[in-house]
Amino acid sequence: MPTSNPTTRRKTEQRAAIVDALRKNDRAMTAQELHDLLDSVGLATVYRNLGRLAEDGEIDAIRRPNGETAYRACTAGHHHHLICRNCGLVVELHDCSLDDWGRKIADKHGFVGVEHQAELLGTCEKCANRS
Amino acid sequence: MPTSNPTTRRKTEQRAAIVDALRKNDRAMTAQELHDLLDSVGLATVYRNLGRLAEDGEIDAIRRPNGETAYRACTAGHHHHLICRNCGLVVELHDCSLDDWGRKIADKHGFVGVEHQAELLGTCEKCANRS
DNA sequence: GATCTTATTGATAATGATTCTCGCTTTTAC
DNA sequence: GTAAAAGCGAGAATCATTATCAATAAGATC
Ligand SMILES: [Mn+2]
Ligand SMILES: [Mn+2]
Ligand SMILES: [Zn+2]
Ligand SMILES: [Zn+2]
Repeated sequence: MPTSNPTTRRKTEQRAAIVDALRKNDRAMTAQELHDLLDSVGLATVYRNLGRLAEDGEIDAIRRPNGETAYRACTAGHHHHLICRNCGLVVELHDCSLDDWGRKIADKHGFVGVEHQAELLGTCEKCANRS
Repeated sequence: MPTSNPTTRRKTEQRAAIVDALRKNDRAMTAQELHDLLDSVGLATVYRNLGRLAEDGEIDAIRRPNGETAYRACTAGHHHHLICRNCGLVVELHDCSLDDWGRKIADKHGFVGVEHQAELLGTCEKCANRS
């Protein structure tokens, strides 16, 4: 078995820089983008911290259509995303009415432990106005 | 610019074999899985045809949590998927009540051209019964 | 403050899915 | 039949992500 997974998290300026960069941005950012921005932080470190922060629920992972994973410093609690497919702007949607929908369908088909995943893709006002 | 993209599609036994394999399976399959199954069809050919078939709307692409893309011969029309996270069984959900939800939220935030994407992940009856 | 333990870092190699190359084969129109 | 072009496939190339591992630094203990 590999080295046991530490439960304690130390404070490092690298992680602080990553969280800070995410907090200052409305868009979701990939590890590569963050590494370009914070050229003092190694690429592997960016990946590691993004993974852990997402694991700890401190940031959200967003899968882009091309397969890359981007991350965003969202507020707490279950929510969904409305994403501009042009500029990447992300709006958090905290009013989720999909639990009923999922539960009903799950029951009908005999599924248990169902969770839903949903996103809205569109063009934001700013991007639409300069087309 | 690269070679212009052909609009005409020729009939080949490779593509037929791929579609046939998908039609015979309730689960979604990756290119690798299909290549293992149909060892007479080259891997690049599997990828090429899956991409085109999805482009043409003849099959559905399903993104797995780990990032791989799997494909399934679904019936026509807009629908969502209820997927067993253990055995991969896929149930098509053709009763979609999410358009209203999406449109309403889009309007509220000034987004246009919004489309939704949603999936349900759970454990199917069969898998739940033998835990 | 010195010292020790070990989480963390980062340059680099490795992985793995997907895409590209390019010469050969097959489909299909004439 | 012939020929133009789509399709094929073995292998090389991409590219995002992960694994290595020696060096560093955070936090605990004295
Ligand atoms: Mn929800
Ligand atoms: Mn729908
Ligand atoms: Zn925008
Ligand atoms: Zn199942």
